[in-house]
Parts: sequence; structure tokens; C-alpha cells
Amino acid sequence: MVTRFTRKDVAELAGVSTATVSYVFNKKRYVSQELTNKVLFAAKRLNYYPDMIASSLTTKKTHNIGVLVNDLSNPLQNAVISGIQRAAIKKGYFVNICAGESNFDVYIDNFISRHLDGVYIAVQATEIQREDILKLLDYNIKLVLNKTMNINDPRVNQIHLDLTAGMMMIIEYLAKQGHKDIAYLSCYDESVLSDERLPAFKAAMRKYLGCNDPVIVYGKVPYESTIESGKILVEQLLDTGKTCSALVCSNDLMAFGAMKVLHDSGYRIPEDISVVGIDNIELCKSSIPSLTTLDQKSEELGMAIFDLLYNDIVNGEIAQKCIWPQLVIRDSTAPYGKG
Amino acid sequence: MVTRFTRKDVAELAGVSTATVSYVFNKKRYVSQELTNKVLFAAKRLNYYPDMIASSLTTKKTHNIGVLVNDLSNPLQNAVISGIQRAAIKKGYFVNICAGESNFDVYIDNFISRHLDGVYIAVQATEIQREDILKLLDYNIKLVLNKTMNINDPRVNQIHLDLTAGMMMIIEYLAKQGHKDIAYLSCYDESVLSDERLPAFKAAMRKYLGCNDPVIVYGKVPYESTIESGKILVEQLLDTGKTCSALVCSNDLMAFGAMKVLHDSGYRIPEDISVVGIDNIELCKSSIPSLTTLDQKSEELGMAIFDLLYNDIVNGEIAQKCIWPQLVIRDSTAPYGKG
DNA sequence: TTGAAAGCGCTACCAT
DNA sequence: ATGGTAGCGCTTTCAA
Repeated sequence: MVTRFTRKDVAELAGVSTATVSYVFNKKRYVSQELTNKVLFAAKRLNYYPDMIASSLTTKKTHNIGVLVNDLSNPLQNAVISGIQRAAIKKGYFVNICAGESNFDVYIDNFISRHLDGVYIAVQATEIQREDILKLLDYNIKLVLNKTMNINDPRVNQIHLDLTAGMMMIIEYLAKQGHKDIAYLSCYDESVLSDERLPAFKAAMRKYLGCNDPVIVYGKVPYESTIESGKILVEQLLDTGKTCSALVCSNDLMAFGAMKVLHDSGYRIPEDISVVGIDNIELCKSSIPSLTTLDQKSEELGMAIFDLLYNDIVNGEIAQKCIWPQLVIRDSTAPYGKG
Repeated sequence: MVTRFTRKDVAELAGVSTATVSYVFNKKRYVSQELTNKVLFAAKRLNYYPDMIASSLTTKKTHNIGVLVNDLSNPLQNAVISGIQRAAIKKGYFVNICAGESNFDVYIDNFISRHLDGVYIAVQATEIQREDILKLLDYNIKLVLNKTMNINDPRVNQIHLDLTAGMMMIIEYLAKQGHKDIAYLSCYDESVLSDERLPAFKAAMRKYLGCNDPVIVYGKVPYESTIESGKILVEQLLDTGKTCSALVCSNDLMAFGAMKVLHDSGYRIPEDISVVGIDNIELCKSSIPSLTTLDQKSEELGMAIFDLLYNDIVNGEIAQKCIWPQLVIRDSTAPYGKG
């Protein structure tokens, strides 16, 4: 183990005051070139590392932000986190990841005790107390929330991935390909108001096809958006005996599950039925067939989240940002009647 | 914004010394029930949160650990991180995720400045300086490294997922099923010494089948372990004209690619050829056919990593741990000659 | 069993 | 343009 030298040691070796050493490092006031050089030289000789803990104690800034999510195993979420992290490190911020299993209050307390500068919370609105979230603001911890959380406090920054627009893109595309009977596998039922895909699907079917009661299969509690749930829901769809030439799924994993079952039941994709997912996870490129889907721009989303946080931490500015998804067309869709 | 009360405020309200307040919270010396109650009551009334930054300044412990990886988009890696995080929060530790893009030294400096208690580094040995890693030890930051990194300093904890044993399980299983001609699609060529699957495959073929020169197709720079590379390598295998009744792939994605090409070339899986992957990613359950593979126990691995770190931070004990993978048998494999 | 007080390393205000 | 120094909130030794 090596002795950690402090700002005082550097000051002595450089023959300057401790204040000057500080100012050389944090550039908060001008220091002559001569003294700057002396300090830098001394610091290098001593292998000096500034102590962020000590500086945090006075500045009340830790340059640390938190990300609270339900589940780290969601690849989409991970891409968002990756974007946050990349943007953060460029500005000298570290990212604490927190994935809860119902004990979110532990994290909230920690956020306060640890003086995080900001937090992005992306857990289900039903699983966390509104007042717990807002408590963070009382302790000067900046907040970015998803717009779908529907917490409209003027002190919170909001980020929105516009899935309504995205769903419109999907249906418009399918309609242009000649599809009329389009079914939807929804991971949620109608009671989950935070989900905008479902109402958007209905609206889009009305707008582009004049269809007022499209075929929709709803997921049940506990709502799952997994390969498995895709299988289950598509089986329910097949059981109804209703036909469709295109199928939209709440996310890519469900689409994979649906494709598996459809394939095993003798349907050819896309000849007999076109399938569309949402998310554009890595695997979409390589599934068989590759999956037409909605790109969530997750990295971009992550960067936008950090920018909101940063701008609030540094300038105290609150803002909202909206990211538009993008339709990525691959092999799981084809014009109607092509089979 | 709310005023943050300090230990001093609590002490005054409770009519005790500040030291007593500290001891009530950190339980490092006995405090009478009476005073304890007074303190707790006062703390609750003031909505007091201990300031971890201040306490870190004196104790030199931040209860914060770092995880440095190449890439946050790897689902397998994410499962490991998830395991680390879950184990960490139970002991009151937070996890900083860091994913580098060649600027690893920035992270190393930050680890030191931020006084992280420990770090797990899982980046390619070629991409990070050995001395940068070991420097952390000089600053009392505990280390867990993958055994494959081959850094044998007595101060570093090592974790090992035994893929050699795993490969043995695969070959033993296939041999017992009557397979003799087993080919291997390796994502790396023989120059990559950190990969233990390749030598393990050769050793296993010798041990279980007395075979000294099994059929192996090698990936080339830039080494890829994707569905695409699986397709390319299996095509090379078919081009050689050599026959085999079973095929082992470096990972699941490559196995998916290989299955796709084999299927398109008229082979039935598993009747004509058995296929085995490695990793057990979510999709293996739902591929067509579902894939026999090696489960990496990623969550368990993550927990083991935290345990190593924790035991070093708290007790100063260095250890090594080995996690065994587990063979998961599904529909892509069958006894030889079953077709 | 409890209290007083000296630091931990840095920042930033007040001087000069 | 630079220095001196009080104080950030907590821990922990020393004393009682």
C-alpha cells in the first residue's frame, strides 16, 4: 500500500498555498502559469489523486447519478443504461445502477445518504410510491422520469419515447403493404393506462384502415413481455380462429415467441403472416426470419436522459425531451398476398 | 428544498453528545436503551439521514464497488452484473457500472479518486494495462479478476467459470449418446490463449473418444461470436465434405446460425445432426429446435464476485472461487443414429 | 456508559 | 494573483 498524498503535501512541495493547489485542479479561479506548472509538477511527483469524497463534503456534489430500474435483464433497458453511462463519463460522472426487487425505499434512502446528484427512475409507476420519488427533490436530487409515469411536478424532467407515433408508423407501413386484418398481441390489458401502445394501435387501425374493433389479445397479471408470453398469447389468437395477415407484438421477445408458435403451427413468415416487433433488440437482425421492428433509439434515449440530468444539476434547468422511434424493415414482413 | 439536519442537530434535540448519535447508528459501542430511544426519536422527528460522504471521509470506506466491462450490451455480462448488484445491496453496497471504450485509465483514476472499496474488472486482457490494474491495490482498492486474465498477484481475488469442465460435460454427454464424429465451431483460432474452450474440446475428444485430430473450424480476426459467424463457419465445415453427427459451437448465437444453415441445407436437427451451444441465453428455450447448451450460471457468478470483494474489503481475505457450468439438455440433441 | 474535541481532505470566503 | 483559514458532517481517541 502506498501513502496517499494530500493537497497539503502538494502545496508544500510546490511552495504554494493549499488554496492554489485546489484552484489549479478545479480551475475556479485564475492561477499563473508559473504556479500552475509548479503544482502540476509536484502533484505528478507525489502521484497525487484529488480526493473526491472530501471535495463532495464541501461542494455537496458527488458527480454520481443513479439509475433505478425494475430489472437488469431487459436488453432494451441495458442499452438505455449504456447510453446514460457513456454520456456521463464524458462529463466526469459515474453511474450507480440499482435494480429493485420491491425494496425501492432502500434505494431512495441511499440516494439521499449518498448525495447522488441526480437519478433516473424507470420502474413501474405501480411499484413505487409517488411521494418517495418526490422526496428526492427535497434533498436537491435532480430527477428524470418517463412521461408515462405521469408525475407532473414542475421540478421533474421528463423523457418520452413516443410509442404512439411509433405504432402509427407500424400500422401505416402495414396498411401500405396491403394488409387489412392486423392483430395485436398486447402484454397489458386495458387497465394499464401507462401503456400507450394499446390505444395507439386502436387509433392507428381506425386512422389507416377504418377499423373500429381490431383483433387484440391481452396479457394478464402478472404482465409479462417475454418470449413465453408471446407464445401463450399467439396460441390464444390461433384458438379464436380469427384470421389475420399481419401481427404486431408489444415487443420483440413476444414477437419471437409468436413466430416460434406460428412456425410450429405451419405458418410461413412472412408469406402467410407478417410479424412486427417493438424495441429492435440486437437479436432482431439474426432471428429467423429477421424481425421488422421499431427501433427505440435506446442509446440516444440514454444520452438524452443524462443531458436532462446534467443540465438540471449544473444549470438548474428543467426540460422535457421526446425521442422518436424508427421503423426498421426486415424479413418478417411482406406485402399482403405475396405468399 | 428541505434543510438537511446533521448529527449535531439530532444530538441537541436528544440531549446527548454527537458521539452518542454516531454510536447509535453505527453500533460500534454500546449505548443504553434510554439514550438510544431518545436519539432514534429525535432522528425521526428531524427526518435525519446520515451523511455517507462525511462518514466516508473519515472511515475511508465508501460502500461502493465498481464493475468495469467492455460492453454493456452483452446479455450474459448483464446477468453477471445483476447478480453482483443484488448481492451488493443486501450488504448496503452500491455498484458503479463502467463500460469502457478504450479509455480505461479514466476509470482507474476515478476509482482511486472516488475511493471505491473494490472493483471487478472483466475487460479483455489485451485492452488494459496490467500495471493500471495493479495500481488499484496500492490504493487499497480490492480486486476481483477473471482467472483467464492470468494476473497472478497474491493480492487479487480470482473468479473462474470453468469452461474446461463445461466442455468436458458436453463431450461426455454426446459420447454417451453414441456420437463419435463431433465437430467444433470455434470463434477464435489457436492464437487466443485466454479461450479455454478450444483446448478443452481437444482434450475432451481425446479423453472420451480417443480422437486426436477432431474436426475444428476456426474463426478469423476480427473474432465474432454472432449468428452470422456461426453461419459462415458451418458453411466452411460443409465445404470440407467431412461428416459429423454432432456439432459443438463456441456460443449459442453461433449455434443458431449453424442450425439455420444446416436446416436450409436439408439436414434435420437433431435426427441428422445434434447441435450444442454455450451460454444458455434466454432464446435457447424458444429456438427451433430448442437448443442444448451450457448454462453459465451468470447470476450465481455475480453473487460469488461480490462475496469475494466483500470478504476482502471487510476481512482482508483473498480467495479464489470456481463456478461450474451446467449442461441443459433440450431438443437440438439426440442419440446417434436416431434419425 | 458517555462526552469533548481533534481530525479526515477539500472548498471558498475573506484578506492582502 | 495568491494565501490563510473556517468549516463541511462524521468518526474515534482520550478522558471522565
